[in-house]
Amino acid sequence: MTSEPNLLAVIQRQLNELNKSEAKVALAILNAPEEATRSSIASLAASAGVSEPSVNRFCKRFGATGFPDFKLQLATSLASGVRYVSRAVEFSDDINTFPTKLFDNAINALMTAKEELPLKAIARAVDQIAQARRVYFFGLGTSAAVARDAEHKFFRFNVPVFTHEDPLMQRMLAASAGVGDLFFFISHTGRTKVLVEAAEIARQTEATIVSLTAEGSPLADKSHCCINVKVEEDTEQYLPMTSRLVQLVILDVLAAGVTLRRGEGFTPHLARIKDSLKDTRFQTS
Amino acid sequence: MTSEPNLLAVIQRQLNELNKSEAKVALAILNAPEEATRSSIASLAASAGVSEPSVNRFCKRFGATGFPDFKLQLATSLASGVRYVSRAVEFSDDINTFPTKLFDNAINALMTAKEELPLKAIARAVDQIAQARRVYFFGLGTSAAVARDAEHKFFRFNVPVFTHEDPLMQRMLAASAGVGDLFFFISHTGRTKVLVEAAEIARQTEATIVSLTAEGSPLADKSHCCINVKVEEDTEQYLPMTSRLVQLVILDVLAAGVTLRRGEGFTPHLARIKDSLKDTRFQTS
DNA sequence: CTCATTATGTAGTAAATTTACAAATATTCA
DNA sequence: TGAATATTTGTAAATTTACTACATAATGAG
Repeated sequence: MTSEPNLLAVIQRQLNELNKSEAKVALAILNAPEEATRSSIASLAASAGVSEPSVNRFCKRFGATGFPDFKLQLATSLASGVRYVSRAVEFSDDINTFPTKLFDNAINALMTAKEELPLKAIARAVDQIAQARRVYFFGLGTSAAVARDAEHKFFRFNVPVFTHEDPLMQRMLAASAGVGDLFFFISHTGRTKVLVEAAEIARQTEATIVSLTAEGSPLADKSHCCINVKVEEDTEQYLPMTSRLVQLVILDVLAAGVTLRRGEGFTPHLARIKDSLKDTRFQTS
Repeated sequence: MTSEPNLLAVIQRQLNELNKSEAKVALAILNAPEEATRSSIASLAASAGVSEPSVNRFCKRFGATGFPDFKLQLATSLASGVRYVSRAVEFSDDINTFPTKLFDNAINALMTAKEELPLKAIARAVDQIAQARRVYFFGLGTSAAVARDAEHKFFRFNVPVFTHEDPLMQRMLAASAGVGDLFFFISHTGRTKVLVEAAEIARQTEATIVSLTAEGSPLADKSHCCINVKVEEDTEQYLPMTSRLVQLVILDVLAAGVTLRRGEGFTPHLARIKDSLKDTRFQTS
């Protein structure tokens, strides 16, 4: 059953080709679609001013097996039609509205990213990380926090992992790199000069350069492998950067990829790391 | 009727609190949600191995007026994009499946959190942050990265902001606190000993203590204001912590709240901060 | 105007859902 | 432990809902 992307539009379009009573049904539904999904065939027939079988015939005409099936398709269509949209926070907002907006924006960013995941690049990055002898995560500003998060995740793979927020350290480490070193650059814009310069320096060595950044940016150009994160329009000035959430999840994906690559025999190692924290916590009462 | 954004997640979460037969129904639905939306109460009852009224009671327990209404909500929920509940990554997964799973888990976590936002606590925390003379963000491990992110966000409010990952620094700073100081503790479990101890030390001063952590945890107990983040079941061992994403967005919410509190006259200040970065970037070609 | 065709409604039937109640199971407290 | 009580679950009947077959009404062509 391939349900229509937008059933209401289809109904609207065929309006003139319908019989009198079918048209009445159509109008009743178009007027109050949500209500239609909740009503019985009898009440819909009443509100359209026709008989019940007319409603039933109407449903079959639009590809449904019957009235319940039609309602289902309608509900599905309505739900998927109401897409999340970036909604800016305004000064007229209050505690009941702006938290929801921010969550919606975050969810929206992840949903969008999920649909356009650059799987090839991800697979390649997993390969390269799995083979690396040493991994550096470099970011600045907000991306430094993302890099820190990555460090907390990737050290589990028995590969030395480093993070530095200091651009000078980043430059010097880049300059002294060699075969087996992997530099993972994280940047929202991909245009931050000092970071791009560090990438350039690293590029002149034998090291591998992977970046998580905007497509076509200077940083992307310097990389052996670039995982593109779509940059949202910067229209709303004071919205928090949802891109960093996407970056975090993509790093989760990379870590999961490396774990799978290591194979099932690797799980005891992970379990040991987890267990090592037990004594640092108060036990559940 | 406010239909659930993600009904499956709600069902999943309440699994342990259900009766035997209700749990059977829940599992049947979680196993084949799409099918459930198309089947009659009789066939669903049969495939769950329970009686029809049990299915009906199950539906009512989840806020539906009856079985048809439940199916409708389920269909709506499925259509809205995120189809699956906490799905563990397995060693049989490949590049086409596990990235989607991880994104779904992340989206799911945010949607769930959005539904149960502790607005009162958030409003209070905004008040307290807005009034603070100095703010410390303390976290350890993954939460240290979250604290770092918070630092990058809150310094904009003209209030000195500090982060420290070092437990000893955290203790000493806590001990030397006074009126106007605000300690913001971030912890997934709320049970990490050294962090709870730091909170306890801070509590003995005149400082305000806000925490972003699990409800009822030792850390929550030490706080003047606790923003609860539901802790997901730790069933799947090697799933990444989605709670940190929720924490980040909640910190975004707090920052937005403080911005709104500062009022419209504050925007030039924010704009100046933003502009200050311009020269650090390569211009768009 | 009549016949053929299509459209619509009526009434009966089958199916699905819900309710009321009784049996079975679990829980509490002596 | 065992009786008393509460909770859970299923049975069966009632009710609601949807569908089918058929009859009537409307429309259009010749």
